[in-house]
Amino acid sequence: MLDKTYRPSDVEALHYGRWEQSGAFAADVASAKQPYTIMMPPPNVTGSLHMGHALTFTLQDVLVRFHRMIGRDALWQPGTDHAGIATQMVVERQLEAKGATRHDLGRDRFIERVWEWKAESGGTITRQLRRLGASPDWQRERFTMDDGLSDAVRKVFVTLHKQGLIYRDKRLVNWDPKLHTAISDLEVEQREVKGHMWHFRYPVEGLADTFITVATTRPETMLGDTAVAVHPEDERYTHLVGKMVRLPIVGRLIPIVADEYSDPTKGTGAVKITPAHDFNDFEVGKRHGLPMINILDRDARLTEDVPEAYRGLDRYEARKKVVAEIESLGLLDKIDSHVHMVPYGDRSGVVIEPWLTDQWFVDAATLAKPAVEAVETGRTRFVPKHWENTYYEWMRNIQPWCISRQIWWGHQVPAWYGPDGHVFVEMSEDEAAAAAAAHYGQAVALTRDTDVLDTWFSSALWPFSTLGWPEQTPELARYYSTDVLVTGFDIIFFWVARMMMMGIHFMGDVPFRDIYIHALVRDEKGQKMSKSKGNIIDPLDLIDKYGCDALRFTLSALAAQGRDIKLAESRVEGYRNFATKLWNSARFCQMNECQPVADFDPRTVKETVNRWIAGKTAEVADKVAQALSAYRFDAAAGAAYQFVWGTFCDWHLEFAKPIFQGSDEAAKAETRATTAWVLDTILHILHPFMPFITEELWAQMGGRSDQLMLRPWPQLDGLHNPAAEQEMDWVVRVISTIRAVRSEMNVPPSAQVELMVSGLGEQGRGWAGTHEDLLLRLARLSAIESHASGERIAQAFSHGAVQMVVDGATLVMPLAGIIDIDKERARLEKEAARVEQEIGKVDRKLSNPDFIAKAAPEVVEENRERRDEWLAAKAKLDEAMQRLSGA
RNA sequence: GGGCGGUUAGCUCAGCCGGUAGAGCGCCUGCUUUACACGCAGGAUGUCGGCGGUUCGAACCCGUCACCGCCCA
Repeated sequence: MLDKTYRPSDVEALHYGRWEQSGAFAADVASAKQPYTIMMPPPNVTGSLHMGHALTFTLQDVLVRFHRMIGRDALWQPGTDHAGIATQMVVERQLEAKGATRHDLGRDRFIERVWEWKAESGGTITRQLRRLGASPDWQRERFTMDDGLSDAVRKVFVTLHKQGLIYRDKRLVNWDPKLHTAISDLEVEQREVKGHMWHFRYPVEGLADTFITVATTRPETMLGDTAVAVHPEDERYTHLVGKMVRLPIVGRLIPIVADEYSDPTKGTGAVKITPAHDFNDFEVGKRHGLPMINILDRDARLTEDVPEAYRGLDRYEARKKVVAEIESLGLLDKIDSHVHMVPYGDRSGVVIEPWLTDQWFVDAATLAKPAVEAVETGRTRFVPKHWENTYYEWMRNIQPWCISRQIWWGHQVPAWYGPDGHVFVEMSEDEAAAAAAAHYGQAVALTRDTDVLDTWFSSALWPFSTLGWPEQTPELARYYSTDVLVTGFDIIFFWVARMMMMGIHFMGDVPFRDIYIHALVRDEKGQKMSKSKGNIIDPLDLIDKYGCDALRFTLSALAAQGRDIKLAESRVEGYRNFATKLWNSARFCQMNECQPVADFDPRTVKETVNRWIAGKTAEVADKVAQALSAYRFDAAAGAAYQFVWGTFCDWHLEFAKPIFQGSDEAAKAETRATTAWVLDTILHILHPFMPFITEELWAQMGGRSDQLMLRPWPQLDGLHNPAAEQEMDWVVRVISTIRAVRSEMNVPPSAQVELMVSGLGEQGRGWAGTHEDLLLRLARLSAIESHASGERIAQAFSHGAVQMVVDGATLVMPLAGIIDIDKERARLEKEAARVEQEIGKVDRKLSNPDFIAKAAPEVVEENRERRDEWLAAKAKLDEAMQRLSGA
């Protein structure tokens, strides 16, 4: 016998262990089934499970489990990425605690240390994924630094280099002066900062008392100025273009150039140009052939290329000093408060410097073209569709992708330099040596490029590198391209776009046919969860408190397309209650001997109740499947919830009670079998969302040893039964009406009352007869007279009675001594008023000739029928009120 | 400045192809009805953001404005 409540912690680990050990998660490359593939977005190996993970992996698991059940060979490919900067920082912090730096260890030892760290601590998130019930093929788990995946990285690098799509260039990059590495545009966070706008007067050479005033938010960069720019059509400055300015403090002569970059409406209309330290100025500098003076070093301290007093100063110290000196020179025009955007490194949190260095770049613009086309032509489809705009926007304005990083943890760039700096990009040192020997005509010593590649470079290959590429494996042939990528919009740029580019370029086909973009999980007030706000909800806490299934169901039910998820704990509690409800319904089945019957065929049941619930069951199985196929997780969860609680528990089990307690053994047996079958079907339908409780009930209910998770999705054709539905709907209507009136008239639930019915057709009388036990019990009646004479009703009335109208029939409930005539009249009047309002609405439509002429005929007909029904109800209510007056 | 999304019950949100406005939570009333109080039964609550348009008919389509949120510059 089941316990009174479901205790998740008792069974979750048990079932998970069984699934995993039995190989239930495994894909089968030799299978005859159609494959279904999802690439798990690899979480950072440093990561631990947060709510965003819980959502994305729940949705992926729901899809994977569902597709397994509908007969697909599902591959959910798991793994983690090496998170270059983040991981290196973790290990460096450990060293720092011991007073050491990575330089003390040296590169090789340091990398060993990182691997050691990974072996000890890198499995956190995959362990946590197991607690979430995730069912990826763990045997195939990959890591972006695995040998195979590293081969893929080298192969891609070498190939793209030979194709001219990867190149080395001296450009401005985003330099992180704390981490001492370049980072990509995407790793830079623009933050709004309250700063100042300093206005400096630069003296124009050769014109006494003539100054040109420039405005800047970064005074210290003036030490590297190589020009002043004005707009070509700005008449205020036309006469100065071509003249020189004597740069204060430095003393350098720099030109005044005309360039459209300068905005005449902003500031003074003249801008200082520092080509080595600003992206826009860099472009201006290139257009005018200006020198680029690098005044900052890797720590963002001033270099030797500035006046002596400034050398070695930190950028902010230098700023103060520059402003002070300009002021003392009488060249400070004014200082305005100014709010502007400042770039910060998302990992280090320090202000990023545009810095001129040699880096490796990917020609992203070229790779982006076919990737854009793939979405335009629908080969890859975004769900919801509007996210394709975000994708297009980024892809059509894409910049060269800086892929080199000046850190140690990651894939080292496969490039070797000869003595003269000539570069050899090859798969291995041997191949590079061979290439160098051929180039120089003799063997030479080579030095390898010390940079490593951006982590996203290897992640971009994930959909095929995990399947064995560059080897032509059976997995690669079978599972590429994948069915769907499930992810958040925040990494459309980082990852989705790059996988599209690499997948198409190297595999000749898109990496995924659908891209389902889900929402962000926020707190219940709609705030983004963050450590600093302290509003983080830990999914593992929720699992401990309410069970994994409750959390999964909550996230699924809230995953409406195109909307963020505001997660309130009360929702999780509510779905925990749902799990308990399901549990108790199973307990009820158990108590009433509803044993699954082998080869039970729901098409053969005879009782209306059973034909009805069979039809409803088929309907919900179909609804859930349809919704999941369309990524409507909320609709799928909602339909299942509604059916289990609102139909199965609230009605079917209640209908079954009188049968179970009755004497019709055939009906009893059939209802038991049907009820057991419905419960089984429910377990199947809920399994993708609530794998644990369903697996547990599956095991407990039939003494079966097979695993629910590997069973087929219910295929229920030919069960739709409109006649049974009409009949049971009527029963529900009668019961609900009586219950409502009893409640309103304050008839105590314990009081059993007689019911007299008049105006019931032959069909209705048949129904009333068939379901008499049911009506008696659920409406708490003592007897039903389904063909009451006017006399009987009049007699009942003389003692006080309440009247109800259901369809065309009048229900009379004698309530001698209880009935309050005034209250009853008020109730009937209110009801009549509501009905009249409805009649009015329909009348207005039907009296409109345009409606009759133009609306769809079936709509007109529907309104006519509706009007007739309301009119009949109104007539009955009028009669009832008359009777009441006469009573 | 450009783009995207949102505005429906007290709260959180559904609402498909335009045709009777819904759910969960909360609230109120009653209930030891032998599966379940993590429950049962019943109930109240709406200017579908404003304005204009298309239409026989608009929460839904179009235009416009307002406010909120996000992304990009």
